[in-house]
Amino acid sequence: MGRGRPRKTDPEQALDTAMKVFWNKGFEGTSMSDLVCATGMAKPGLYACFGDKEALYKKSLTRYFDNLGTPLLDDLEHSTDPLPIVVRRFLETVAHSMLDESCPSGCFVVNSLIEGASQHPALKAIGKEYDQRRRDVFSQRFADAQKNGEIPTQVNAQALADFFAAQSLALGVMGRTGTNEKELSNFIDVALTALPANH
Amino acid sequence: MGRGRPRKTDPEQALDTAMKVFWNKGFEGTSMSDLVCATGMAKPGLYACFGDKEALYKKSLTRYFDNLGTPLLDDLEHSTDPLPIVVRRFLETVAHSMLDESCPSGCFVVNSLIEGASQHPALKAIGKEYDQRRRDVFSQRFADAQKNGEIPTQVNAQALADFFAAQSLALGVMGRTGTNEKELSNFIDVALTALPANH
DNA sequence: AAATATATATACCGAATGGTATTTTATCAG
DNA sequence: CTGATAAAATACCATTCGGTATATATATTT
Repeated sequence: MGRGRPRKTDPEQALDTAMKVFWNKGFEGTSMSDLVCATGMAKPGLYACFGDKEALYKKSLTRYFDNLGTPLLDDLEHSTDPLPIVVRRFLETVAHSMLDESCPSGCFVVNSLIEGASQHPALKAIGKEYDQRRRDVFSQRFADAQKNGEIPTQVNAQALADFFAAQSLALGVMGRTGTNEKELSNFIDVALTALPANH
Repeated sequence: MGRGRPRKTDPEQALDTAMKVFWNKGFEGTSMSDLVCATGMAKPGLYACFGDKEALYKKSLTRYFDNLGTPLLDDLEHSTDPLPIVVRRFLETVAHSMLDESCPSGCFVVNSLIEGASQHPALKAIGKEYDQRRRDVFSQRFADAQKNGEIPTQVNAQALADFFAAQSLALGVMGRTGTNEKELSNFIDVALTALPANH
């Protein structure tokens, strides 16, 4: 086993905790003291494990996306379900995560895009990377759908993909302000009427 | 005229400037020193004119909404144009304000909702008030439209109104991340396909 | 010109910030 | 038991924060 004094807190668990704090309170709104209290790790321990505050924020956002974003995008990319089914599942999963009782703080990526836009180019950059990844998967899936005849050839598949990708931005803001489940559900129902069926 | 030493800076102009700084950098991201530099007013002058930082932020957000939000909602409420025309105009005006070169910082209300959600209940409250006002006007306009036969009786007018009101949230996030004019335009085109015509 | 009123400029305050150096404690290897 | 190692705990640092007290400058009023 290790040679020195044993860890009081598992770093992976500390990162999960830090993620929720940053997610909820933002970068500027979170102090290192907040993180010390929440994680149980002492301040020098945090710096030794994760680097400075910005590095810890980046790792938190990456953890968030690995947990929630990547599985969502994998399903969107690889599921053989019909397009309306898979798009609905995507939006409903996003909406469901907005109601997560353990951290009802909207979408961490959206929060990062908003807060990092002006002052923290590094944070904006990583947020935009994840935002772009989502958009790319939507674009690819909708282009395939048009080739497969799931949507009519005369519609602009790229615009349609961008539209549905952007709906998760609206859901993110709504989730942050406490919109309830029924309203989120209605929102998704209306959004899906913009998806043209091929018949 | 006034009795003492004349003002170096017009408070109204200072408020306009402070609004743009808060809009761009957020509440936590803006220091009083930033505001001193931007407005040209000395720090005690800012406190004498506007109160503390939170009061100045509130006045800035109010100024923003009076300038941009209120005229938009007035048009939505009172215009006799057909519903698709007036909804399109609403969204296009929002999109246009996202491209404003003087302050391309998204929507100040959306930014406030995101940032204020966790730490600053007072800021969240005023943001939600404006958000609610927008939703109320949409609801009323769509309810009227359904009575007037502009939209079919069998659709859920309330859900439709909430959906279009929420599209400005998505536009706000897109505007903050630098989405270009063509993408915003395509987004609006797709969104409007969710508005059922009555024929 | 003297007194008054109002705004500016400067200096300052305690508290909190991000970050680090130092000391103490707990484990394992010999 | 002893010495080495690694983490924890504490104290500390310079800077910046929001906010204010004090002093100075510029105008009007009498």
